[in-house]
Amino acid sequence: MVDRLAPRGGPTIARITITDIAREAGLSKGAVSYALNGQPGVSEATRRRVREIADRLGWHPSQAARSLSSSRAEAIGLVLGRPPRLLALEPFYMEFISGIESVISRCGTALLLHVAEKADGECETYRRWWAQRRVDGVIVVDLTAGDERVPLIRDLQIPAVFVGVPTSHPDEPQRVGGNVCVRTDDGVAMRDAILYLARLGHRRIARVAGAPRYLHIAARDEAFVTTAAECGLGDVRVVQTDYSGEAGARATRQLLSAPEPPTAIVFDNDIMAVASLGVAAELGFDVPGDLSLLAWDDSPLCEITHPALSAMHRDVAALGAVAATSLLHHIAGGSEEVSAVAATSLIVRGSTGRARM
Amino acid sequence: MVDRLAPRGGPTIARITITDIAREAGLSKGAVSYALNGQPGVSEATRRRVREIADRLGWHPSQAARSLSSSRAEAIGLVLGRPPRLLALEPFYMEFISGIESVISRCGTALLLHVAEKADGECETYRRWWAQRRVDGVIVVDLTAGDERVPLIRDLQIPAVFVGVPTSHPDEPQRVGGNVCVRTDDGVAMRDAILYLARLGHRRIARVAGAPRYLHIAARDEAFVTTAAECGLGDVRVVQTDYSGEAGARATRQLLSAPEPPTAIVFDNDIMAVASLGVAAELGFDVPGDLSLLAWDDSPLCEITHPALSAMHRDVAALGAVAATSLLHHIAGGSEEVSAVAATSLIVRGSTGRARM
DNA sequence: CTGAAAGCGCTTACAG
DNA sequence: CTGAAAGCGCTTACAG
Repeated sequence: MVDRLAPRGGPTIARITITDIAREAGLSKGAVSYALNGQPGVSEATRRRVREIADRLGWHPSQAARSLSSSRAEAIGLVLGRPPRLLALEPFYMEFISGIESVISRCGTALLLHVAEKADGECETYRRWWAQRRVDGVIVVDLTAGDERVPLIRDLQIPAVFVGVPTSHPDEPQRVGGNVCVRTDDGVAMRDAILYLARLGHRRIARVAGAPRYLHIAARDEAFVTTAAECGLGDVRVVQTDYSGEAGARATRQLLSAPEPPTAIVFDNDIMAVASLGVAAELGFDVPGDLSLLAWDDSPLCEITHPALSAMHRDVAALGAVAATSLLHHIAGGSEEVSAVAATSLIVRGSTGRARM
Repeated sequence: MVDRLAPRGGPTIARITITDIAREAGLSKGAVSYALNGQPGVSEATRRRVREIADRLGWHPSQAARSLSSSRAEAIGLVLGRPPRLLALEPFYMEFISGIESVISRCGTALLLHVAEKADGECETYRRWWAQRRVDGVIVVDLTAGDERVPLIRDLQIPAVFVGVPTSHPDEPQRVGGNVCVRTDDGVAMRDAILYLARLGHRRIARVAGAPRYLHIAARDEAFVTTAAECGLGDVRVVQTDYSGEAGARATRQLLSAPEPPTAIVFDNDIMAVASLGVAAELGFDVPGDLSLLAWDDSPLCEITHPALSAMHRDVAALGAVAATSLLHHIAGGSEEVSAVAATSLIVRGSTGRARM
């Protein structure tokens, strides 16, 4: 075995290659490759022997060589185009990633993660990753109306899975360029939330929302208005925020200071709902006596406040797992299809109750 | 240009290679490579012409080919070996990642992320990544006493940066196999915290802690005890937890139910401190009148509670950036060195005050 | 300053 | 069932 020089001058362990295995087994490299990859053309006995030699020598395929000849990176990409502070605060992203991981790590596929600082950095990353064939496909989250990533990915023909296309947009599958979608049920869930509050007697329900340019937020907005109308609720207010606790507190203060304050508020994350608890107390509103609060995307944080926060809950890790499974399937040439919806359910805790008559 | 067949049967855009550029420019592939990589051996005029043709053709190097010949993956790896739920809840990890990203994305290096479900999965991942040359180096966090990753990485000779080796362990640099360390000042910071509370007149200070097997937690534990003794504080209690809000609440309840409850509690994360607020209120302790609470690793969550939580703050993104810079330097063959400490500072908010006499 | 060639470590038709 | 060979798209000594 030749001892090559390490880049930094010291001796290093020479890489074991299929050439070493072939020599040891008295076979050609081709035969070894077939044996190792479970391809036909090798006897079972030979295959076993090769496997055993490979294990003994501690062989692992060079990803670069494998990728170069097979045109497969065996990696998928995820770009997160939100401010780092938001990413850190929302449990969603890490939970989603762990769901992806649980699927892809099983089959030796790696995850490339990029946190895009600038908005256009995201498209640039897709472009570069694909041009360099660093990834075999991508998972796209936080879709917006007229999302520029959609035509880019279509034109580049990157296998992709779009996550969070709400079911209330029946024309979405076309809009995402024939690629796979993992839909979410934001509209349906919002309807459930409003019906629940209406049943408790609430007539003035407000919503402290995220940016409506995101499709899933728009779906919630729409369902909020529609369902409120359906229930005959007149006073429907939506306050837009940047998801920060501060913005949530400000929105709550504004809503509760109005002449006819709402008796229930639905938030688009957990932090804002927590912040609103403090504001409510400060302004003398008893929760849930005077005011019901409902958080969205339940998290352990919702369990530790006083009162604990009722919240809309979904299995985000499962959502990530479904997205990864769909993408792997898509990359492998599976037919394009829309995956099942991840169901959101209402968890009732102490922050919601009957409206005071 | 030959139109190759796509894996799934449809026509695809043929990849632009340096062969195309060479043909277009009337040069050899070698000359093109030199021109594109800024190597000497090509005239400035030629270099410019080649660059221009490459841009016009939309050429990007194949990462696989480049890696195969240069033995550089142009990627670094990060394995997170904590339960997904914890990873999602602690802003630390995503902030740390965004700090890494801010450095590596600048030079075209990618980040491979793995969320290890099982403990030994972490070592297996390092082993595989390195054997496949998927990464040029790794960043290691959450070091423990007798960490099995340390000898593994030393034996495999993986370039690595170990983050969070506390400065109170002066023998650590040796223990991490001559690799680069980014140290943290957990011991010093704990000392600052205790001195601050002691100056406010607190004599019974308790600590609601994470697992002491982590070096940074052990450093806090040690400094906690040492500084308390130095200040002549007798009653020093430490309750271990799993970082969950529930555990924090339980620990607080236990501490406050004792015959002589502490007048100040220091927590190892923000969630537990938030949970303790509720418990304190429930048990009739006024914060900060009867009880001072101090969170560790400040986060926006600490700002929105009532009262807002005083907390130990550090720039986690900067920590990630330093780690990434050190690793890139290390990979490039820079001399091994211990990087600067990331300083932790005390942010005083409403949850800490003078001890009631 | 430039060209022709070998090599990185695999995969994959193509002959035997 | 197996071997010899070409090829993936780069980089890098080595000649000219």
